[in-house]
Amino acid sequence: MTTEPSRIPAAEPLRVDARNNRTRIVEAARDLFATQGLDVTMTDIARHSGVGVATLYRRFPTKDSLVTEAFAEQIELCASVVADALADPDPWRAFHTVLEQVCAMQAVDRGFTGAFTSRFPDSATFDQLRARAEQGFGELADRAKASGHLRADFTFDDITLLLMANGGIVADSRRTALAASRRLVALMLHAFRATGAEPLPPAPHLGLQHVVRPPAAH
Amino acid sequence: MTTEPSRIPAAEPLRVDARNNRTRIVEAARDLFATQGLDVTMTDIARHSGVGVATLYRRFPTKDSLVTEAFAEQIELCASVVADALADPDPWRAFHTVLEQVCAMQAVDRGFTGAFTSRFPDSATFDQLRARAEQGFGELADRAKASGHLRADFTFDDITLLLMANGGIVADSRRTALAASRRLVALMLHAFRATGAEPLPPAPHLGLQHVVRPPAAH
DNA sequence: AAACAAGTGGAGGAAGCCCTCCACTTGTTT
DNA sequence: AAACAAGTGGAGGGCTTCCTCCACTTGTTT
Repeated sequence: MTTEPSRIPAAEPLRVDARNNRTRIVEAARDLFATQGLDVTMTDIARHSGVGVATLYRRFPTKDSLVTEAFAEQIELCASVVADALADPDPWRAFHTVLEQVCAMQAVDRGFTGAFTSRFPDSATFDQLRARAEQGFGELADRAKASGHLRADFTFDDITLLLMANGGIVADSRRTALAASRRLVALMLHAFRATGAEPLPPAPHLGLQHVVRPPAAH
Repeated sequence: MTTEPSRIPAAEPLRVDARNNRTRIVEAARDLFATQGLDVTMTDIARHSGVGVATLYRRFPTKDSLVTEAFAEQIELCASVVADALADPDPWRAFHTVLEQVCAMQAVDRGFTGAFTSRFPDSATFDQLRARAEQGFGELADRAKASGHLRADFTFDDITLLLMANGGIVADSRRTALAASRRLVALMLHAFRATGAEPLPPAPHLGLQHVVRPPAAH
């Protein structure tokens, strides 16, 4: 019976200075995670937000919780990209648009992959949104296949494969990383098309949880 | 004027027990690097070789030097794969065989990418072999393009792109990782072929030094 | 404006990493 | 077999990381 319209955070009123600090912390975290990856130290984030570490820890009791909060927007954006695509009447356009957009997000944000693959025991929302995205990907692939645009031997794991591969792209400038990612996606989509395709080696049995870079998080 | 037939290591005679320990260390290191990546601790490597850390450090004054030694075989194998391909009269077969083999090596060994991208200030051999491999890749690509099998808008950076992408593949079993890598390479090679190719987005200007996973090494 | 809960910063604890030191053991040489 | 250099193991130094503690400050309430 909270008065809050959506979201969960409400909880406690929070003093105005505290609220400002919290905002600055999340902004700094997003910035640093995006440009340097999830390995930035808590001290660094604190310094960039102009607060002490204690303040940071008072608001986010663990680094994971900060990561979760920092990427909440991103995963919602992700989910909406999938939702939009599901509303698109053109199956092939929907399919390639989703992959292009998600891969672009991944390429531009160095923390993206790590954030989405590390475990977040506290955040059910996260897992839930991810599961829905996964389901949406499958649906889009099925439609594209049914429409004859996507090769018949395409499997869901090929999406995982592309996301893993795209996660391997790192460059020192965001622009370069994005360009590289775009080219990779274009090449892969070309290969995914149902043109006179020679047979592929059997699809590996993966699952979305494999989109993981072990040393990245934590 | 050493009596040693090839290699460099000779240097000091080394007592037999020490020689055995050294061998065991390198074997353990190779094993652990391959299965767990470059992040395994020196203590771990020492324990797995049945020696104390001091022994390890006496033989390899720094972790980097151990990595270098552990991957010496691999880079030579790499170089010979390139050399073999350069001797192949069929340009397309040479081209795809090289990429398949190198990517397979990378997929099977979790430390591979990190080892080849971190700096090894002491080992000129390493950089030299890498440079030669780079040159060989370029030559093979040129030949494949000249023969009309490789699309005209292919650039050297596309090789880098594939290696980065392939480096993103991680799975908990070696078999799975290899299967995934094989499929990725097959898809990419399909896209590289000179069949009625629609234009690609412009190639990113990379360079082989970008095949890097920042948090991996050291 | 007084009073108090809420908020704050920085020192430092616990753990993990690479690497060093040194008293002890062991292979090798004469 | 005696003597000695070479080799060894494990404690711990220095650093970095995440996170906690507590004396102090500040916004808010009556």
